[in-house]
Amino acid sequence: MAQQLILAKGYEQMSVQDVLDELEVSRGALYHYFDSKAALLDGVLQRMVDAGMAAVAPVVSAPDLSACEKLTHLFAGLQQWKAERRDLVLELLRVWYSDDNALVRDKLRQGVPTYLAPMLDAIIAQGRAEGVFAPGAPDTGRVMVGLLLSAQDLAGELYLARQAGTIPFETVAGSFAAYQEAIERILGVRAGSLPLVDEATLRLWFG
Amino acid sequence: MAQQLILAKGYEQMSVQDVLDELEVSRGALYHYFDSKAALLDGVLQRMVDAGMAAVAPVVSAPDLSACEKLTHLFAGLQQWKAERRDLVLELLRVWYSDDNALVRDKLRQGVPTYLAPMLDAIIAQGRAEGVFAPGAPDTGRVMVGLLLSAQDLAGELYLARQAGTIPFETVAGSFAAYQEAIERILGVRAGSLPLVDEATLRLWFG
DNA sequence: TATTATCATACCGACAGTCGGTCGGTTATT
DNA sequence: AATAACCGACCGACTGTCGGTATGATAATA
Repeated sequence: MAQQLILAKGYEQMSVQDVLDELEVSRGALYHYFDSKAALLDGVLQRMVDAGMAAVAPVVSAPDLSACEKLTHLFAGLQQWKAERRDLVLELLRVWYSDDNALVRDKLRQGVPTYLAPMLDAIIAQGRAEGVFAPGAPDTGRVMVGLLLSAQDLAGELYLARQAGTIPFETVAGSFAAYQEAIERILGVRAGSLPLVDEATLRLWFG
Repeated sequence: MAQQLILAKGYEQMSVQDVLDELEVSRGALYHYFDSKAALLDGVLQRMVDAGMAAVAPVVSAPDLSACEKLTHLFAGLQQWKAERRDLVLELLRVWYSDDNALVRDKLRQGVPTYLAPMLDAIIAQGRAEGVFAPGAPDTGRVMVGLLLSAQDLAGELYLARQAGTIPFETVAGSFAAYQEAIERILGVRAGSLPLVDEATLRLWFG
């Protein structure tokens, strides 16, 4: 699929001709189905978002999990997914954060909250009903998505800095601790009760 | 300057020829000073960041302001700046959030934390020393920048949705309230003590 | 039913037009 | 004289277009 190409070369560097060669279709055929290169990107991103949503949905709607457990599962699930594909993720890292991929990142940054915020809102509402989370604004889900995306950005930055040897492991741990602390305080739970990243995962990437 | 052109047309839509025509310089002259179109963008963004930094710095280092006052001034200052340039901001809004400007947004999103996070860290440290903010991780500044950028994204979205008439004023107010609540909880201050946007400003843009 | 005409859809690839960037040459400055 | 500043014709690469063809379904006709 074109998905692989975008991930392999970065959106801007990927020419339409590359796609044609890879898929072995003619120029006319592709432009028959997609109005433009950008429309092709939209299609690919829609697939990505749908896949992510499908992966996350079961955890959110699990009837026998507490809100705390759901959040922990969510965080752990994301990290497990990446850990299992470590080589792929590392290869992607370089192109994903390149200038040639800014539009892709940007579109995801706008698309992710649309489906993730309502899910988090549901979990937060459940936690408040359980009396575990402190009461508060109903739109806290969006705030948390913002925090998670911000943490994700930082993770990429820190990984590169750590590889370059410009920062010690402790700096990385401290940065993630700040995010964890923020999330816990926003939800009003005890410090340390919502582990964002476990020590092992941290060591895996930043050790 | 090229700054106006980027803001007027969006980075991708702005051709190098446009810049040449506007500045009345030759192609050779421009490429004598800038390695590429992207380097030109970097130069413009550096100017932007420097200007923002210079505007914010005095508030942060003011010796006779409490941490709370500094944060309030910061928030209010940003909003005042935009309110005074309302027409300009509105004109910019359309092109700023266009796909042709994704790289610009992205680069700023990466550049802003670099200088803003340390400033916020300083304010937060001061607040903790004053005993007003709760103790916590030393890297909280970065977390707050993430929240503020996220809020900024949301503001743009909400403005467009409000113009389209798809959401009522109360939804907007609720969204911002969630961000304010989050910031207050992260810093450990009383609810309502760190107003993010005042009612008048909210009415100005979303009324 | 058998045959032809008509039309829409899927698809092809040469081509146009635009863009970012280069390079040999010219002018100004020290 | 030597270096920096500057010029603009030109290059290769790119996206999107457009006239045309193949195919199959449907309708009209004998």
